[in-house]
Amino acid sequence: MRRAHANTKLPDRGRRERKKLETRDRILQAAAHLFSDRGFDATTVNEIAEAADVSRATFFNYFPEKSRIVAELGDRMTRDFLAFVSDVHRRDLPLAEGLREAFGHSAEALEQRPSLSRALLLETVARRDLDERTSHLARFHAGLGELLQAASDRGELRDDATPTLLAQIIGGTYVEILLAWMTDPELSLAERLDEAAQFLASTFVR
Amino acid sequence: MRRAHANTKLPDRGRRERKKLETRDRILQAAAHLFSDRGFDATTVNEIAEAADVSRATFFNYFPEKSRIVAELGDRMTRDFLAFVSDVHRRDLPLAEGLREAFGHSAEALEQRPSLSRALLLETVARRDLDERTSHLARFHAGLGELLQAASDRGELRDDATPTLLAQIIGGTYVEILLAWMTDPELSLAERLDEAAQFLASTFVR
DNA sequence: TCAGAACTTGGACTCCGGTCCAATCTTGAG
DNA sequence: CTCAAGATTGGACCGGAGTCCAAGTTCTGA
Repeated sequence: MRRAHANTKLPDRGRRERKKLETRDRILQAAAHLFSDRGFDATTVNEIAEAADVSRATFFNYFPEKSRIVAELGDRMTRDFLAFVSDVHRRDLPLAEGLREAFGHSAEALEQRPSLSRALLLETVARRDLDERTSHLARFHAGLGELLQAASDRGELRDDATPTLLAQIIGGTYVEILLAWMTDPELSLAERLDEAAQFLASTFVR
Repeated sequence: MRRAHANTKLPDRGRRERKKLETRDRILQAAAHLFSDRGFDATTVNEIAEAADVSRATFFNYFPEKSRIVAELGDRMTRDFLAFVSDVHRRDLPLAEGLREAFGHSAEALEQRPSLSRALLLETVARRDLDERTSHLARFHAGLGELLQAASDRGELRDDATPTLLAQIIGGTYVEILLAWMTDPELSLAERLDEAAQFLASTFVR
């Protein structure tokens, strides 16, 4: 069965497009493994290309800079987090619950693949490129903003705190705990985050 | 008048030592200016050496890596901050006052030389090198810890929060506000920090 | 089936951070 | 004044990121 002769441009040109996605993904996965083994700096583009079974030139075709890879991986994490937050939001939980669930979800994802997470966090949370860092941050904050706005609409919050400040407090604390976990993977990320979520929520509620 | 013929080794061997310090400082200053103009990555070691009027080789004599410069500059900022905190501590102010003063002092220092501060913050607060990032963090937290401990001793704090968590909340919020300021230098750092300090202190007090 | 578009590849090239070293200049001390 | 220890220098060298391009391969649409 042939595709209808649409004169509308097909965004998916079949096998071609599919292969591109596959290749892109292979590179990402290969890089993720290498980064989590040896770290970002100690992994060369050649090695990534090798592991993904493409040429160096092709690598740069997909990712104009090595660091774009890590940006993309970080993006995926953030997307996942935001999707979860949206879900929490939809369920209209009290702030305390919502925050705990969101943090808990995040902790779970991070603890699943600690070494990869650590590599990623170093390159996203502690990312040196300011623009990426903040666009990332902005999306994260937007997610938190949803929760806070909802809580505010329900009249849960103290009046003396702006949503912006609250988002900064929550976001900052989150990052700080992640950093602590990175340096001492012994301590349970989930516990720390949960403790923080509870405490924070309790201080914001009127 | 000659120096006594001490067989104890003199740590300061006169002009030699002094010149070294001067050179070190010249390099630091030159780098600071260049970083704040063009950013860290866009500044080459050659340019720094040139501006400091030393050879490339000498540069590497003083700073084995380009990034060590920024670490040192960051260190100086932190030292200054900690000294101030110690002072606050000595005056035994209530937490709210102490925090506001400390944040205020910091804001002042940062806003004095915004472009340099931004360059520095990118490389220290948002530093990619985990070890440096956290040793830095640790000292910062130690400083906050002083304040918190004192407040705790005076019985000012809620009992349900550990000092560690409080330090993480305060530190995280601080960093987050700095980042916001970096992306939008229009907004007043001092105001934001002050607002945050007041709010945070008020939530921690029993 | 086939032409052309889209993708891949190897290889040459530039730039920068970082290392090494032998030659030279500066300084402290007898 | 002398000279050895210490500091500075230029220049050669390496490895990795990123650019460019011409030639080869794979896919699509007709």
